Amino acid sequence: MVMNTRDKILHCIYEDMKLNGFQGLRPDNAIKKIGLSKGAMYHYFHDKPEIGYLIVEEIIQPEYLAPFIPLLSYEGDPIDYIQNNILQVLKESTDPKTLVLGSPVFNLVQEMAPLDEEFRTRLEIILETARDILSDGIRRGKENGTVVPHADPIQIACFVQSSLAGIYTLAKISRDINLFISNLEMISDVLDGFRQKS
Amino acid sequence: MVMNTRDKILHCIYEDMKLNGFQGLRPDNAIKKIGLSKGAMYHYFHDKPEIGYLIVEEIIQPEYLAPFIPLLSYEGDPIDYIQNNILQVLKESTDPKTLVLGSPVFNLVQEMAPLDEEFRTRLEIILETARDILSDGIRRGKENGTVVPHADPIQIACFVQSSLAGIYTLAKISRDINLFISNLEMISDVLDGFRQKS
DNA sequence: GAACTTACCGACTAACCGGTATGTTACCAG
DNA sequence: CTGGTAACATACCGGTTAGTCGGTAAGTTC
Repeated sequence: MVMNTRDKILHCIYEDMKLNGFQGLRPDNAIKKIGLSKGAMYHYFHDKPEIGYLIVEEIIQPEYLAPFIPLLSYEGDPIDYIQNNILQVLKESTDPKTLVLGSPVFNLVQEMAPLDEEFRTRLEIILETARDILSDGIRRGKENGTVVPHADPIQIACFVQSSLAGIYTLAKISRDINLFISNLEMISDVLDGFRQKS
Repeated sequence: MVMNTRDKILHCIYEDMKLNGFQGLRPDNAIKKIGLSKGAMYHYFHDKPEIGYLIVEEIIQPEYLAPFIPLLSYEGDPIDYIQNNILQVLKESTDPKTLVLGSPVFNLVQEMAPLDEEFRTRLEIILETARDILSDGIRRGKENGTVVPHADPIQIACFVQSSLAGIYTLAKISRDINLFISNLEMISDVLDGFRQKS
């Protein structure tokens, strides 16, 4: 991937942010790693918060939403999709190292939502979008008969999202990948309960 | 509650920590509010990390574990206990203001677990204890016939804890108390699925 | 090739923060 | 009354950090 200097700086600082959070992030220190100086950074960006907002919009948002997007046009059983393309993928792609770092979205929510309204609204949009995609998927599942009629799409969407958030939190502390997997399976089991028996 | 200066300092800094996290905490600034100075603080404590560890041990741990302890000697249906004495109490005691601040335990986990091993182990003990109490309760529920035999106590305990963690994370961003309540009810519903029909 | 712009460097500054050193006061023991 | 100590206050220090600013080299335009 060829990248201009601006985007290189953004991605480089994003990497630092994944490790240290936003407040712990030292932009100057981070961009040294790609052979650029503070001057370059302040040439492209106004200040530190602006960099944070842009990272959320340009990097974190598309990255987080990517696995949800295909559900928008998915015709089959939404529970299948969630289990196979979200939970299962998460399970397979997660190694102990990324586990302790958690999810960039939820980390930022945790750190910045109460402190900075600009961060909060941007992160809220991301999570709201994901929830909308999930609940809309469940709703269509009810329509095409793959999901039981009494299922509440919004509640299920919230459940999935909140469970994922919780799993990341616990993974940070227990560092036990089995606990992580067991929790993912529990979500899967709960979702099975909303399948329409044919 | 009458308190000596040492404990006053600890509680005062704890309040600041709830707002700003540990890294964002400014001890000097915090204790000004109770009319004490930096000198007093360093008279009672060695450094900032030590204060953090002591807050975890002396304030956060008992506060977080309090609702779980009675389950240790609870003879009835553990699912009843969890629903009525943990989830329900949480639901009733939570106002929008405390909602955005989240749970002190999970906040600290999120912020400090990857950065400071001393914090991590102390927080791990707290969450492990709560999980043990929960899973032991479920196990006894299986024994006395209130919980279905196929229930996995540890998995259910993890599920409850991780769900609670997730709920707090989402509450931080959506600030919608209804989403919080709906999520609590979802946990309740899932737990209902493990009741032994009599 | 002159005028101008873009991209970047790196020294510097002002503020802040954790921690220390040096008091000062109040009380208590002998 | 005196020496000692616990309980603080306050001035200060060293390091760090976000952000500024003057400069420069390499294009770009006309």
